[in-house]
Amino acid sequence: MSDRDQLDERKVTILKAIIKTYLETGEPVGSRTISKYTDLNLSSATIRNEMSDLEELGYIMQPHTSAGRIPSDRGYRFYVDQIMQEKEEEVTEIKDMILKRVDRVELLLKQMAKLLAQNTNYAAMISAPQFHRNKLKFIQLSKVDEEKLLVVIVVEGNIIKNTMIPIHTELDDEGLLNLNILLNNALNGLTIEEINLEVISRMKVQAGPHSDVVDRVLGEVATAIRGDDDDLQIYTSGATNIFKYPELSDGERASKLIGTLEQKDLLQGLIDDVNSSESGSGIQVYIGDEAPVKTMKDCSIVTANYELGEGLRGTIGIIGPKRMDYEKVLSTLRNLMTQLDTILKKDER
Amino acid sequence: MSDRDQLDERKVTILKAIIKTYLETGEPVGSRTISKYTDLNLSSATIRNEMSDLEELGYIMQPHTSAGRIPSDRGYRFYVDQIMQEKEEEVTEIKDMILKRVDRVELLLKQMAKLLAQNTNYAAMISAPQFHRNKLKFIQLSKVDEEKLLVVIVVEGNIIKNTMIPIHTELDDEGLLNLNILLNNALNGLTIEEINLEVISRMKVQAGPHSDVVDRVLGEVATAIRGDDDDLQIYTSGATNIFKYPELSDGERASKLIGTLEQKDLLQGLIDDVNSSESGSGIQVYIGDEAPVKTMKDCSIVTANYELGEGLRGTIGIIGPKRMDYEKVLSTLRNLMTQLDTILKKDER
DNA sequence: GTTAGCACTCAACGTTTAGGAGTGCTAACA
DNA sequence: TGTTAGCACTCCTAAACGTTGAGTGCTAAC
Repeated sequence: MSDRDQLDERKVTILKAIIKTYLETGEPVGSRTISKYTDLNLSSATIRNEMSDLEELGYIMQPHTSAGRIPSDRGYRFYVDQIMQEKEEEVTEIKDMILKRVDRVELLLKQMAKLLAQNTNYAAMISAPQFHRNKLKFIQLSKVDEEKLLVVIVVEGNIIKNTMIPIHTELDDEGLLNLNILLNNALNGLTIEEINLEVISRMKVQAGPHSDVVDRVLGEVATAIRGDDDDLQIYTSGATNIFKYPELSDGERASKLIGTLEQKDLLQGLIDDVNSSESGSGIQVYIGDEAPVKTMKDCSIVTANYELGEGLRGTIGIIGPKRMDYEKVLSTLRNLMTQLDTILKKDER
Repeated sequence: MSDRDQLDERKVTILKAIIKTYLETGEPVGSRTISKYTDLNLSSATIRNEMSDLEELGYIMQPHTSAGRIPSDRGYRFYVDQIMQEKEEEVTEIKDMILKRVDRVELLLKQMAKLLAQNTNYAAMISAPQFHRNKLKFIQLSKVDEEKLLVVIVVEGNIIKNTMIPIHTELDDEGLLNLNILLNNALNGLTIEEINLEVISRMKVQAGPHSDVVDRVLGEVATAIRGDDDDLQIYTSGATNIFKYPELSDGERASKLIGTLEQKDLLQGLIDDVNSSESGSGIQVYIGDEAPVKTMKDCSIVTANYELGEGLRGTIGIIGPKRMDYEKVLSTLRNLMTQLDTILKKDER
């Protein structure tokens, strides 16, 4: 039975009014308030009856007898799915930011997180792109000193990774040059899946005595791309914004929440979940217990996936109280995504 | 007039007892407690007289009449300077961490911050090394595609910086090779100060048509070294530890503190101060108002400078309540520094 | 179906009360 | 002269109490 079946138009109006006022004030909403706030011209008594029904149906609840009503998780869900309509929310400044430095992704991400946190007054998180089906663009080996080789790996979207690997066998400049050419010829333009055993063994044969270097480099390419070197690239900003919302800012809760934001590995679960359940528009809303992170059960989380290049995906998330301004957050995120999209499309070649 | 002149031995004993108990309990210390805690065999009344004196001298104070005494900033200062003696505090795990990956500094730093926070139960911060008098080790230009040049700059201590610069003039592989040789010949082994106008103009002449590239590269070298691309590399950890100390964990204070930890640019002031006032042992203690960051006036901060290579310095800081366990923190830091030192010395060549 | 009316509930807040920890001071003591 | 016992006093804390007001549920009348 769908929500619409349970609720007649009047109930929807009232529910809407309750949620809207609660979003604004953060205080339980009473029947008298609704009676005045709506243009239904109903007495508070009638509203009370309706509210009683709505409570029975699970859309609203009372913090205690003789208090007004507040939305339940289900109420919020209904609001987000059925009632709400997005505003037009512009995120300016983004264009400047991006145009300035497409070449330093992690800086861009940090700034974007900050911007989002400031714009929304909630906490923001953003994960660095995970490059699954992503093409290798360029590899460069350089001899830094007699014993160390610098490996620079550039992936589509201009993500750069460096690592040092030790040199075991003799390696002169010419050999290095050949190795560079070999690696680039063999690997450039390939996705991680396309670097299969065939490609690898062919390379090793060609590399001759330096096949161990090839091995190491491939290892680095793999870890670099899988990104599983316990360096979870997740940036957060505006954690302290949660202090603006009394329902989250008592010691216990605040500590746990901020702790979660700090300890990025917990956020990874969230990101994985987003990626696995992949909704149509790419924007997803988690309300209360719906969130895959238990410490955030008193929060709502809005996530969006962004895409830098082909298969180069990351996740943005806004974390705030359940009574967050969903309209604003959703449209801010949507705006950000389209801006990102158009700008990055232009930048592609 | 020095502290020692003002305080006879008995006063010192009492002051010491007061501070020690307060550090442990966090509660104002009464005269009776001291009378029992010390082996002075004095009645509480006598202690009271002494305490009254100590208060007049500014070493302790009362939160309100008819409460026990708590140390004043001056009292803490006296404790840190004169009374305290460091424990032996081992930070294990560090060796493993460092040996594993000297090549990825920022990861190392993040982990070190985390380790410190966990070991001490306070908040930890750590700034990436600022490379002033530091030698350039290696430069590599590579053509990523037709319009972009990848610049990789390696500095002593294996700090790696990448940037992309656009290509304006025609540049074939041979030209690129020559440019690479030119840059490395001219710049390798030089400190930032040594790259003066003479060096620069000589290079430009040799670079001929590609002097614009040289220009850009030098610019990148400069910003990379100065590190003033608004990417302040300061890592923090354990911010939520402050919730363990009631005197810091009320909404207002906690919010400001965590905000400061999050907004790294405020911490920069602290680091600058540390570097400018450079104490002998390299470890410094800021108590309350002494801290150059106003938002931390209710805290104490213990900082230490670490050194990776020649002139490659960074700062570590522990932020906690004024009643922090100075002995533990100081010795933990000192232990960390010596460990770092010996391990890195070994790694040097 | 709607509404006025009324008794009832309960969090929030201010006041009061009692208790206790700790002080400062005085006077006596060694 | 330094030390100590004794005592009145202060002030925080926590519990107990009363008051207020917002809001409800229910009933009866429209």
